[in-house]
Amino acid sequence: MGRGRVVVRRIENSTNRQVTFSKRRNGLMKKARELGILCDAEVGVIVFSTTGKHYEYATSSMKSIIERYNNYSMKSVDKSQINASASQYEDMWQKEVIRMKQEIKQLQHNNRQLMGEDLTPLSPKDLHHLEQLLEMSLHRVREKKDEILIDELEELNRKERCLYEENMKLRKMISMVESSSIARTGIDFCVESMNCSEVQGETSEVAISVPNFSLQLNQPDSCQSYHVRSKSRVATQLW
Amino acid sequence: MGRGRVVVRRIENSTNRQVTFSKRRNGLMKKARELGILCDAEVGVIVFSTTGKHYEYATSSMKSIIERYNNYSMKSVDKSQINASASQYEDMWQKEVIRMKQEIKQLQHNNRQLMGEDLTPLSPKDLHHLEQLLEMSLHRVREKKDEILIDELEELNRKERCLYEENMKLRKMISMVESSSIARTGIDFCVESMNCSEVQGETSEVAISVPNFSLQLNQPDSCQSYHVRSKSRVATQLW
DNA sequence: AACTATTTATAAGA
DNA sequence: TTCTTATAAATAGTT
Repeated sequence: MGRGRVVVRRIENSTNRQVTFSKRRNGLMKKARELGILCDAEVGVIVFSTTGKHYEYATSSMKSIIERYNNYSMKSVDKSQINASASQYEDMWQKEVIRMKQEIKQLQHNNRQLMGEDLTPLSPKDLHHLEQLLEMSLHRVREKKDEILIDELEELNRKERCLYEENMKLRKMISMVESSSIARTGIDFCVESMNCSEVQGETSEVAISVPNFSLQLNQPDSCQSYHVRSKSRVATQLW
Repeated sequence: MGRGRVVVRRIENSTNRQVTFSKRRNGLMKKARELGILCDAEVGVIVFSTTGKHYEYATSSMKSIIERYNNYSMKSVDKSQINASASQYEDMWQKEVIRMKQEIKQLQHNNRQLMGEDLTPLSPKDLHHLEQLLEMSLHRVREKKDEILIDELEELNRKERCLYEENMKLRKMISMVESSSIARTGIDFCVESMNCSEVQGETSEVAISVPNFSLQLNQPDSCQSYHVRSKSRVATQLW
């Protein structure tokens, strides 16, 4: 990968080595991450540079990976020794581990079948049962999703109504201000005082939501239901 | 790197996942080795597959890398306690049990969500993903069921033809026997010899399967929508 | 840090 | 599992 064939041998030029280290280290970490995600594996990578810096990647946490590693390497080496030197407690733990392993295996098997894998050993009757289970499950999931979406929709509708009402209030005020400003002076004072007195109550939500509302106004459909007059431009400009 | 763009997401197809795991694991190990040699670095890689197998690569030894790592990460606090409290092995078993408990918890949680339970903490996006997963799963289950039923149907059809042909033969023979028995003697001998030579082979299975066949025929839907694939399956497994 | 010409890795298919 | 092949990805050398 690159402009020349790579001979796998220590790079003598220090700068090149440094650069290559940086590039390839990133590459390695990326690969490790992908392996973990794509294949649902637990991966840990530790790298020490010549200069002593250390880098790491772990799907879960390096601590847990090292612990798991220690357990496995211990088991593969010491199986004979265990029988020789096992204490009562050790034996208990061991049995528990064996039991849990089976439980995990069973759960994984269930999981896989729920995901439509490893179906070969199943009879048509089993498959029918699984099918019904999945249909029920799918139904529940869809129901939940709809429920959430509908709730959100209602919430948005509510907000929209709020905003609309507020908008109307604001327009009224503005038209009042405009009409009075022709005859008199002191516009600035009037506007400020109104903002403070009547609107303040709902301002916190409004301040965030209004831009969305004005966006809505720009959409042709939404204009019909709102009585938008030429003066509305004045209102949006204010924001 | 391959014939399609890679989306970094868990590969759902179990076989593909397995194959990719094997390939990419090798790739990762190779990269780790090259990084170690080219850049004179110390590299350690640990990988656990979903099935629990573990793989490793280390430039020096995993033990020394882990030790060095522990020094750097300063998490070696526990090390003294291990020897103090329990025996080393006991402690390892215990830790494994704790880890497995978490794994079981996780698997149970997955299982429940696959069965449409405990959906409350999920976002609409999560729910959508789960929905798609279940749809895929359901599709696979149905496909499998259909496949089995079709195979079964074909098998039974075959048997029916066999039986029918056999039946015809037998009738012929009987009529021959009857017509000749009027003129001569020796009927018993003829009938018995025929049973042994041509029919015996399939008799045992036939007796069981025929009733099922008539049952299947009573189901109206089962024939129409299937694209019949001819994979022979052992009929006795199913019933 | 970018840029590419190449090599390398690998997904899909057999 | 292993081989092949088309193609994506990584990266060596360069700017």
